[in-house]
Amino acid sequence: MLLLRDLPRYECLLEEARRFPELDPSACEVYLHLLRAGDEAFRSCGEPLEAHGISAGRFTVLMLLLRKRGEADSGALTPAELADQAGVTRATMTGLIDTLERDGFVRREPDPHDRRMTPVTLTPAGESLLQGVVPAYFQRMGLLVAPLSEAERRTLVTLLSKLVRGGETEEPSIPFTSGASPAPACASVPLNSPVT
Amino acid sequence: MLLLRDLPRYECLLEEARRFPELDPSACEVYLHLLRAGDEAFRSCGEPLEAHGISAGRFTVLMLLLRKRGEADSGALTPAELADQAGVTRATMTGLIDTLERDGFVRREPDPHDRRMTPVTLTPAGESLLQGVVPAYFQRMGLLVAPLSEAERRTLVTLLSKLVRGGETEEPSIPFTSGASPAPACASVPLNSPVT
DNA sequence: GGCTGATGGTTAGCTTCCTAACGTTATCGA
DNA sequence: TCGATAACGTTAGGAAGCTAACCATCAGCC
Repeated sequence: MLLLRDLPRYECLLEEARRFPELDPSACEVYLHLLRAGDEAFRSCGEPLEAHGISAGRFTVLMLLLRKRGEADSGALTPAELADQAGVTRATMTGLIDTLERDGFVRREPDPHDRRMTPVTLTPAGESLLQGVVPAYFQRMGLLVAPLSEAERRTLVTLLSKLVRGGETEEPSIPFTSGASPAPACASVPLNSPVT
Repeated sequence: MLLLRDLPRYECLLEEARRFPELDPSACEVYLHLLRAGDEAFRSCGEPLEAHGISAGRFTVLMLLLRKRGEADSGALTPAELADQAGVTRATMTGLIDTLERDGFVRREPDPHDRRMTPVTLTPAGESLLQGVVPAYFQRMGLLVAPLSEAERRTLVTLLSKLVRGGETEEPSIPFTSGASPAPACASVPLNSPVT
């Protein structure tokens, strides 16, 4: 991901707008701030991971397997499931699993019932790696958001949701209302990934 | 950049928090929404670029050169200047310029005064490429931010700035106040880049 | 004037993502 | 039952980042 080092000031945007009539200065300012903040957040929370010699992609895989272990007996996920939940292609997941298996953090064992599949499980080494990394990861996340009050956090989440939904006018999201959860399938463990 | 397909619900975060005491649910929710929105924005605005067969990195270089042309006679920037302003390393910039020159969008011509340098300029082909791409790019940007009112945009920018500044408590930023601009060196043309 | 150091650009090698194509295995319909 | 279809995982090749190392050139200091 590449990002301009310094964000343009509003006055500069106005100046550019004269040259490009399609440019909406306030939209552009939102866009640039969004990208910068996303990049900053991703980079910041990625640091503790890098310090332990693990990339964001590998961390995602390990976390998904850890969560699965808490749910099911086998604790296994197929590469296709992992790719789908992590948001990468199956080809990319093959590469991630390759290196994780080489380093001893996960294990592939063929499925006896369907020989097309090769479920993946977390090894003790992988689990102990997570034990060491996860606290620092979440602490960094808390530090990042620390400047915002709870009310500001709610506002920010609402605005970001509105942006992503693209004005579809669905349910107003009402996050942070713990009562009366519809409790459908929960998406997942908090993971990462960059703007980029 | 890889991102979980579906963001976790707040209730799920609370559940995860029980397993990881370091997890601050509201911080985590902000983090995930931020990454998702940044990714969405980058991807969305990148589409018009890809449609014209140009990547975000190359677009950045061309825009920087276009802006320079509007400022100085030569309209040239050195690879080091380009790398600095685009936020990539000089090695990466070498690769970008290589392909852009191969495709005829920029030209390298040695500096007669300092033979270490090889300033880069935009060719007519590069300029006409931009003519075709830029309107769609800015239109998409406007569409992305369309769901937000002007007041909401101000709020969002303020909150994102607060996050990035890390609570340094500098000037409250007051964007969108067009009067009395300090008018220092303007940063640049709006460009892109992902969370990633 | 000739080292020393700083600067500019490139190269080489690595990572992580992608798409496209492939071989294997399961499933389902005629 | 057997051929078509679909799904799983992998491989091959390419794009765009990065760091580290490398020469060429300039500037400054004895």
